[in-house]
Amino acid sequence: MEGKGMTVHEVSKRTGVSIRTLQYYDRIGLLPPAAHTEAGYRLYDEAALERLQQILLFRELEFPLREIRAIISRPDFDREKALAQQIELLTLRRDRLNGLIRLAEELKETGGRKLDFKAFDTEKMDDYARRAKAQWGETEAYREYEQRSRNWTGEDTRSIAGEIMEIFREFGEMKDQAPDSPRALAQVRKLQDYISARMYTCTDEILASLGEAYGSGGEFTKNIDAAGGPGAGAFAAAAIRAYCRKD
Amino acid sequence: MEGKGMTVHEVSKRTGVSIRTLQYYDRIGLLPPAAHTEAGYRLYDEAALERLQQILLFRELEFPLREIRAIISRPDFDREKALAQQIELLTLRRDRLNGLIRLAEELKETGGRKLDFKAFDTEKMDDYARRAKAQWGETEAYREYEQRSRNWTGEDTRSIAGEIMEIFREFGEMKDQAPDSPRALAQVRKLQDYISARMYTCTDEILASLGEAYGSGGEFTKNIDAAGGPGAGAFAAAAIRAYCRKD
DNA sequence: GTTGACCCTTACGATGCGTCATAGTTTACA
DNA sequence: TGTAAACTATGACGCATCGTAAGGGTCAAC
Repeated sequence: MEGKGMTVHEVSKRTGVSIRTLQYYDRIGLLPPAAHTEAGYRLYDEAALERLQQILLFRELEFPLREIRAIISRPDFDREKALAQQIELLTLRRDRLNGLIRLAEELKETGGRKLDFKAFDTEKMDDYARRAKAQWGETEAYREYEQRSRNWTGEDTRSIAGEIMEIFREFGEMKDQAPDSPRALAQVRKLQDYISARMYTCTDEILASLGEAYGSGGEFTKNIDAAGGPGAGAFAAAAIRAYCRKD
Repeated sequence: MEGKGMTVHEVSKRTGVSIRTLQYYDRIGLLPPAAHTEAGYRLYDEAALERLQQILLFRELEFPLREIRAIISRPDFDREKALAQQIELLTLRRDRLNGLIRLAEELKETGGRKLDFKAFDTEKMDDYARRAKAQWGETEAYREYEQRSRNWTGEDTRSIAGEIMEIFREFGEMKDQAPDSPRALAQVRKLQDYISARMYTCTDEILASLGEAYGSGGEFTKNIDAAGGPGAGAFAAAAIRAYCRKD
């Protein structure tokens, strides 16, 4: 049953997230299912569960869902950095709770005549959260992306993801040619144009750093290889390097 | 400035609660100000701040505001019991956060290949919260009260509180007479009828236990004495005892 | 082929405020 | 004494995040 993907019901049982929530997360493009049956049933795979886990961590910290979507969908999402920040934020929260517990205990003992509102304060948390968000959104391109993606539906994100995967599939098809062959360079330009058209203005500089990520052997490489076959990520990276060097 | 009551702005600065929130809490009858200026400005006193503190503790635990209102407005609200439960709930929350922190750390170290949704689970918390709420709402009269008060506005609660205080004021006026004098007994009946009409069906049994609370020297006594003069609470308690014994 | 357990979409509702808009009030100071 | 600045009020609208119900397909089993 896991080989073919889990239905909403199964995901709900495994994760505790309600079916309605899964449907909603699909609609807003936060967690699109891996596939659909012919009848339109949503089917989720393990990767979706990982993504859901990430989402839940952000949600725990009361990030708006749209921001979560923007953060974890960005082309250079750094999971480890995000986790480090989440740990920090969760810890601040725990400490604040400890303060509240202490306050409640004092109130209980003294009969409640004490007034203290500092314990409720969320300044430190908010501060850190603001700084963290600032880090994620520090580039101009990303702010542009956030703006543009504000009103996207699940359909939008899904179609964009599909188009990009298609581009990578095409990279895979030409991976026996030279990375600086005209066809490969044209394909790089196609990628750049598509990103600029649908996501954010993709300068050569940004393109170069995307290329880095694609060839680094991490998740990006994995995903691209899944679409274009083994080596597609490395090939795309090489083509992008060539494109940025000479064109 | 505290002698005459604080404005929304001052309360907001002292507590961190926004002005808009204070206005809203007034509108829904959760935190009515102690007084108003002629121009209609809200004026809060220290007692209101204590109530606000209580409210914030409940809110921290994500109790719906209407429930908070129902709980802390009920005629036999036990602050100490509430605090004990809040401590317990806050502790459960803290422990859950610790679990999430541990999960995030593992994810960070292992590269995120682990799937664990038990850490997000809120079952224990919800369980305890449900039991706690059950305790607060365990009597038939209270459930009725909750039902009836669902759609009250701030105006409703304020007018009811005012009417009841008026009744206690009248108790205070007759406190040099015997507690079983016809006037006093009639006044008790007036109280019982008013509560039955506007809050919940006030049986003799409930009335008797309310009388206990009024004469116990606690907050109720204090509040009643504030309306009817020193000794008004004790007098009302005695009258209620007389009424329940013979009528 | 019917039952029962699933699934879909659409639409409406509720909570807890933020955010104007519009207008009256109070305070400080020139 | 006037007036600007800072405060207050109410009311309307908006918003995120789902719950809930309505109305209706899908699928496995018996």
